[in-house]
Amino acid sequence: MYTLDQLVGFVAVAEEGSFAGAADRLSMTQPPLSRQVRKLERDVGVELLVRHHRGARPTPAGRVFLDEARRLLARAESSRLRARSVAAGTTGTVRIAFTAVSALTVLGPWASTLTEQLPDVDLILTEMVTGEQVDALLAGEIDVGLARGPARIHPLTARPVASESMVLAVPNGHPLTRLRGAATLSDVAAHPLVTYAPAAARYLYETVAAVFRDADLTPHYVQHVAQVNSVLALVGAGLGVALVPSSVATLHLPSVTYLEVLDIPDHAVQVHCVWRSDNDNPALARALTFI
Amino acid sequence: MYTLDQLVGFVAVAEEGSFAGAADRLSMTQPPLSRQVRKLERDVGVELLVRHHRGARPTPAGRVFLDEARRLLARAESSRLRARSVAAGTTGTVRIAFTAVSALTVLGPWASTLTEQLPDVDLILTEMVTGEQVDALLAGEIDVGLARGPARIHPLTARPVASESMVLAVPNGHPLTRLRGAATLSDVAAHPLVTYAPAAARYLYETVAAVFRDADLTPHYVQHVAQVNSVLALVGAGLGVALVPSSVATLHLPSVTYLEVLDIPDHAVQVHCVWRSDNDNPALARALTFI
DNA sequence: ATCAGGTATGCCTTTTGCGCATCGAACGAT
DNA sequence: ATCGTTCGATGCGCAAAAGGCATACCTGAT
Repeated sequence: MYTLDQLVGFVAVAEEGSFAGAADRLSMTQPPLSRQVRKLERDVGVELLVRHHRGARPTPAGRVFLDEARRLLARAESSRLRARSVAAGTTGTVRIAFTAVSALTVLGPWASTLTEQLPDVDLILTEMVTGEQVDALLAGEIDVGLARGPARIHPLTARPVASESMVLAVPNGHPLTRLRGAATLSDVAAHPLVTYAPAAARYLYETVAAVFRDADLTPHYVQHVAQVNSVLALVGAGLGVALVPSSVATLHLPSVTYLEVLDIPDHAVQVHCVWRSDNDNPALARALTFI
Repeated sequence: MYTLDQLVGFVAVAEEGSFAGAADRLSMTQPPLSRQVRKLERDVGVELLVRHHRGARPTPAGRVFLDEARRLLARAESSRLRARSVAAGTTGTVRIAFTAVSALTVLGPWASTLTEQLPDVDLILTEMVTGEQVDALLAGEIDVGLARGPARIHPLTARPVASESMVLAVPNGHPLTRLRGAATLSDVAAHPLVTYAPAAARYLYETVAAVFRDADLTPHYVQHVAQVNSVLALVGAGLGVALVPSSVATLHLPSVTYLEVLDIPDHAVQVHCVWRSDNDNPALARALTFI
């Protein structure tokens, strides 16, 4: 197999039109350059240059090979740059999993920051509930998850990235609206409660359950719905009230009013960013600096 | 600049998953392979493999670089084959010039043989009169010409490739048809003669002129036409008779009859293949073996 | 015929690369 | 917890390769 240095030498001779001139350009003397090119010719098995007393000119095969050599050298150089870029994390892929809640809060701003700051990093976004995210992280199928945390399983590291309280969504004209925008959990427990499906929206389901359990209250569940949007629709239709993350209150529906709940914990809904500490994806490390 | 051998080593390690295994595959020992790969990493400026107690696995940058390396090696190999093919004349380009006469006789069979036998050789065909062909050959603009020859200018070599006589084209019912298919030059000189334009069909013009000059006859020229087809059309229209190369007689026009001319030289029309003896295009050398 | 400009060759030195022997690290088995 | 096994890394010596210098050789121009 020939050497890239031999290609450099050959290209220089072909471009300069002489061995002596090319040797000068390459900061070397002419004899080793001659030997270099001859070695290349022996390897390729073809005479690439015709030498005459006044320089050297490429043969037809040499002209074709010159083209190939230039392309090869350019490619060799760009492959180095590309590898460096991947190592620096400015090129590559980050596979991100997110939950319904995180999609509303941290995912959007983060993803738009990433596409702006790391334009050559591809993002693969998949919605998963927390448990699925943990499995996928351990299996190496995703690089990072936005989930309830912190997961305490060994190779996983978690960092809180957002927390918010919950507010009460009620239909317009509901009796609780008379409380002037502030209710308590016992008020909530007195009414039918639309809540989340344990499977598809497990985090919110468990968060709501925990809130009432801690307050020693037993709400009256009337529905289990997967999507936050669906919850609001049912509330608007008058089927009950619902606790939703505060960020959801930014969605204004004509038939739904939001009330503060006084005795709900401030950071009831938390989003953690979870990844494997032994993940060697440099694009992940880079992406984590933007969250 | 790194070495293609280093790439081979790196690819082998990445594929085998271990330095020792790769060294075995490459028929070398493990220490120099380790050093090879490390040198490559130092050159690229990136850690390509993570070594652990049970082999080595590529980093994300290493996976990307592995792809590049494989492509690079494949390209390096194919560039050798390509150069060899060009040198052997089975790949490349042959620029062929031809005259109107040669187009009817040798060009067609030769070109079809070439496209069949040398499918990777591109043919560039250009119609030129003999003088233009000589200029183009000397200027290096074409590789070979099919022309009247032989040219005696120094770097040019010529080889006769076809010769033919001329026949007389007359309109149907012309008085000369009563001669039962055989006329003489003096018969021809007694009738208006459609002949060739000296500029665009110089060879045939001069050939016809020479035929009559040698016979001490002065024909009555009535037209100077560039194309053989046009000559036949004018003959068919009754404007005169014409001498055309025998091969033209294969074109049957409803209103034209061909007569043999008894005292016309057998090899009046000759086609030579002309090229520069110092032309180093291997595809030309190859192509010349098929004419 | 000689000269000039460029390439090939001989010879020496330096550098590079390989192989052998060995060390060190890290898991698995006991 | 310790030992053993299995990797990769390292030190060393030798051989091959590559570079530089001096020079021979070739060929068109003067």
